Amino acid sequence: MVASASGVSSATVSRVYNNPGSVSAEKRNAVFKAAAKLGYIPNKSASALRRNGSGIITLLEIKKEKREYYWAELSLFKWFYADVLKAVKEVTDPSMFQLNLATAANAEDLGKLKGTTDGLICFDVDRMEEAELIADSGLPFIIGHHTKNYTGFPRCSTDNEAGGVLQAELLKKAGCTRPAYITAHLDAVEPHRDRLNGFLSAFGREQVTIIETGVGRDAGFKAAKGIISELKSGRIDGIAAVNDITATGAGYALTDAGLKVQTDIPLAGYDNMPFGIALPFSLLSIDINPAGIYRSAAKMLLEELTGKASQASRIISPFAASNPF
Amino acid sequence: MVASASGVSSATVSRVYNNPGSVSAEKRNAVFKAAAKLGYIPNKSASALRRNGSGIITLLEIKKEKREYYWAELSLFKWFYADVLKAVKEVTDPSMFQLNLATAANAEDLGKLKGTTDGLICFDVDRMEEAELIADSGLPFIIGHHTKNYTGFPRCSTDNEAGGVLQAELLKKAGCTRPAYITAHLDAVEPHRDRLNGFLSAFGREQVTIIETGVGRDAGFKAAKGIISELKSGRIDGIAAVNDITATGAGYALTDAGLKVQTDIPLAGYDNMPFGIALPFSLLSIDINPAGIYRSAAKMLLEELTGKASQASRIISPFAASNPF
DNA sequence: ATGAAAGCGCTAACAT
DNA sequence: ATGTTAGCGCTTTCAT
Repeated sequence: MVASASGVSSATVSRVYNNPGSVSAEKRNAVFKAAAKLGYIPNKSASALRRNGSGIITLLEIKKEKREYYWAELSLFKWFYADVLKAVKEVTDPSMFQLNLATAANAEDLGKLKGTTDGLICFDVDRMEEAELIADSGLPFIIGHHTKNYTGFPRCSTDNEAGGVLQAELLKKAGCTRPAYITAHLDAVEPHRDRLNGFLSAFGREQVTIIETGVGRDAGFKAAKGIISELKSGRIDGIAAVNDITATGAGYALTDAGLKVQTDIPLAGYDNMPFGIALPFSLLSIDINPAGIYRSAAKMLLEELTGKASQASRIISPFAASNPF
Repeated sequence: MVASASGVSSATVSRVYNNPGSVSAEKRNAVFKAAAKLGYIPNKSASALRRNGSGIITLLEIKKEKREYYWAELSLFKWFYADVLKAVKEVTDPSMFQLNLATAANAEDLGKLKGTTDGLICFDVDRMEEAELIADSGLPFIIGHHTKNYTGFPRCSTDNEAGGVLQAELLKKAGCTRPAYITAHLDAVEPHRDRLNGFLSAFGREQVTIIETGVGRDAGFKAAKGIISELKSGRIDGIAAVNDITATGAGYALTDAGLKVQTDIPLAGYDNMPFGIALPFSLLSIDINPAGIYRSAAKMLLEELTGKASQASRIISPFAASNPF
């Protein structure tokens, strides 16, 4: 209908939507005008069918086998995922691709996706084996977001080291010069190492008291409890933690000891979790910008699928949380 | 390929997947066997194209215009949405329909969905005008979840009144007989009314001190502050709030006054929000079972779209939160 | 730069 | 209960 209304062939209409440059401006405009008049929206199913692909891009959640520490076991994880989802949709909606969501834990799960999807945006890849598993699927893919060091894979990564620096700056701005840093699982969890390294580079290793006991509220509580006297003497004058929940525990320990969070002792977490509304104190934090990361990832995948040149990797900077809790 | 491998026609293969009952068990099994062997997965695009529909079901988030109180403005809302999404996907994945996500605030937004989707699962409908707007779109739909009283619309609802009763029972079990109930916006927000009514019916209206000042942490704090002397005297011996965040504020007020939450004064919220991990006390709560609600809604819509008989409405019971915070 | 035409995998109407 | 067949809307070769 659009073709006849604009006096061109259906092939030209198709070209207008898929490769506008190959059609003369004159005909292109005629097509757009007719399309607008008729309320024409290209049919994604037909497109996919003819392209002989599924017409579907999958946002793949990589399910982790039981491991020592994994944040997605927190129900709060869902909040993060929802942000990512929205960002990816922003990119896929105007494209010829429909967005699918899936979870996979192993090669078998990935195999099932084979005929069903044209490409993968892989959420929360943080082990080399996962990256390899995905690559082995044979499907086009982009991995995110703790993937900065996975050279050789198309990826979109957060810069945890930069985040550690930002965290340090947050404390410095509050007047801190000799902070404690609470973390854990440094061997197993690369992002934890990166964050710490960034933090140390900004403060100078000698200024920082590293407390490597555990993550979570209770661990944070204990860690801070253990340095109350140093905090009171001023030997330590601020606390950073590898994530918000650990920082929260530290906050309770401070409160318990009669120290006012932020006022007496600046306290910074990481992740910019949304439970601030329920907390009895505010928290400084770092936002890894999940939406930015996966928006980029989606764009990269789309470029690859449509044959446009695309960069192999991209690093997205985190930012200091602008909404104090 | 499946057709020839199993010695039937392609039409029969199609029937096996869309209307298994109309095919003899013998041929049906032959088809399944061949399909498994060949790793056959029906092509949703082709199906949709031929069906002359989009092959897409949309989970529609109803965006509210600025209003006095709306919980989805909380970032915690995303946690809830992620649960719903997962439940709906469980139902749509094995179907011939692909799941889409969209947001709409008005008739224009809905109009844009017209050619793009075959049916709507409408998330978080809580005004009659919204229900009417959706019905006017002409698309098949199911509305959820504060929709119990919207007779005349296909819907899947939570029972807020039953939730109020459950909340009361939670307090009773903790020994409470004369609770305070903190709420607000009773005129504008029907679910708030329903919850209160359920609560009152379980306790008896005379036993309950209703505090209608506001919702949110600060409002909860103030409300509880105002009854500290009654709590200490035993005139009031428990607190319920219309939601968890308000309850949290009340919890801080109790703590502030030297009263131990749950131990001295049982405290119940509503919604089973996931920030318990960060709180310095536990909270009783009611879970409206969002996954259950929208799983049902998706099934109902699918039944309608595929011409199977379907019930017009369904009420899903909430449950007392099994994971104390 | 543009058109003609084939065909992607499926479903539904029709025939048996 | 099952097969035959047309055609959904689009993309892509192949011509021109």
